[in-house]
Amino acid sequence: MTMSKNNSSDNHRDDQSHVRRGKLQALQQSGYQYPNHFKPNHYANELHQRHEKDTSETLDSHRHSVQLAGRMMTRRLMGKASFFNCQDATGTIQVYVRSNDIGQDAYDEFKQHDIGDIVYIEGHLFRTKMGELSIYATQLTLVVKSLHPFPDKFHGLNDPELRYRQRYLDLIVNPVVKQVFVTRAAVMRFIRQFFDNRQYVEVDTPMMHPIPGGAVAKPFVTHHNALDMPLYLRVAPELYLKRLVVGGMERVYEINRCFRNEGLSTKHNPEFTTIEFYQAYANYHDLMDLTEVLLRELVLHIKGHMTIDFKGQQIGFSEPFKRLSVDEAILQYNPNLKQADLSDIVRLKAYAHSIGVDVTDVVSSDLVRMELFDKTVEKKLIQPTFIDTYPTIVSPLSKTTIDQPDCVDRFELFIGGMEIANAFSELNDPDDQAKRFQQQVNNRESGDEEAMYFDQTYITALEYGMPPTAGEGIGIDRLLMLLTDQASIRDVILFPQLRPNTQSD
RNA sequence: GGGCCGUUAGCUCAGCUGGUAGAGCACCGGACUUUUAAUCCGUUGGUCGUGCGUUCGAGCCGCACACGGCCUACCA
Repeated sequence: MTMSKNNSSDNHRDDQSHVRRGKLQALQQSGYQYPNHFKPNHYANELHQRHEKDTSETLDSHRHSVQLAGRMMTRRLMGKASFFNCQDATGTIQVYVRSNDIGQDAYDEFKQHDIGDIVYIEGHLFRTKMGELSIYATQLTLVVKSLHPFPDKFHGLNDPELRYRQRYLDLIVNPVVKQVFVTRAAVMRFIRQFFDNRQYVEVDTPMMHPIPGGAVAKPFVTHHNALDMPLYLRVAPELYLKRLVVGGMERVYEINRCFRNEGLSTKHNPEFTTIEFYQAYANYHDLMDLTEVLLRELVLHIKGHMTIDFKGQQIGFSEPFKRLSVDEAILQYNPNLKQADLSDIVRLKAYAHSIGVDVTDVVSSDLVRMELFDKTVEKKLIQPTFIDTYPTIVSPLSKTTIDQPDCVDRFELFIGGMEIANAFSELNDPDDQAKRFQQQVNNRESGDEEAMYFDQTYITALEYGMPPTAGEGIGIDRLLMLLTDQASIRDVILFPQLRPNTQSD
């Protein structure tokens, strides 16, 4: 850390950071050296839980001795005795400090401490007049001086920009934030267990791809100096995971980041976390069933019941998930459309135009239907809903439905108006896959920046023979949004992408 | 990328019709030995996001830019 920031505040005697630095200097002059020998052996929440039922008399007679360390958050100084709240990794516990008990010098020193300082406390438990479990301090030591003023003790930190840029402050003063990320860890752990229990092997495949593939998306490009070649941050692990299936790893999964060089929104961060999993000798119907079991068990495990509240709506997981084809969904949410209209591009386009959906450059009825689906159906699919029977043209890695070459064995799962999962029976006909890649290359040449590249090494792998396989990707961040009722993906990602700001950080 | 909104003290926010900025918390000083948004008394603290313009005069009006939020577009 440089001192530059402090220089500008030297002019102001009472600048809070300056005052705190002055206190630190005084401490250092009397020998303070950022000590690291304190060993707290209790946590705030553990104490609250263990002694929830203990009365004042019980606590006084047992005199439970405790050692605790944490951040001093609110202080109530009353002359020769004080209370403050000490916040550690688990929660907050109140501490009572009396000059009689810790000594006048130590008490004077305590009065110099500031909100945000990290302290070590020894003492014993007691209950206050108001009945609050607290620590009666017999010793109190400053461990780390905090050099910046803290956010308002009551209003906290509201400004989203500050919350994301200084997430550590957000975590300190907004308890729900920490809860979201603890839940995130629990979700990851549960999902791993779920697949481990089903004989899946967790693998790590490259994050840097010589040929970006596995999804229709714009990649980030970087350059490897020693190899002198471009590398692409992966948009999906799909093609590598399927190589592993070819190699005989018949059940694999990977939980990791994907990167897409596209717009940001409440549902999109440039890097996001997915689980992708592949299972040989399974088809997309098997994965629908598996997904339903996974989500039902996950919701139960995380929430303790089968319902979640998301943006004021109740979403239920106990009933079987709805299953609709793309066309059925379009008809259901567009009552003015008839079945016969769906294959008539002129009537489709006229209808799209009439409801303000721009399809002027769209050339096939399949694509118009997907556009209509995206614009009129997706955000209305609040309850868990599987959508299947996707057109082949938008699914270059999916197996076509037998005897129906225009559509593929694929589904997507929508919950809370968001796409949560995408799955299909994998295309394992290498010649068909080569044709689909070629189509993507043609799209790219006619200006589609998101179209896929031709990946001959993947075709070669398929030529060795991939067992019939079904694969699926689930967006972990969006799942977290649902489980923690957060409206923005930035609130389930610790450090969401922001533009750099010269003022803070 | 487009539209709308926001940016005022460390934090949370007021600021009227254009007339040199206020509150609460925090901070600093004082009182106070069971408080808990502690209380009481007295202070301190501002390049009003940045720049240009209009005006006798701009936190307020206009333009440009920066950052953020929401909606939209694309994806998961």
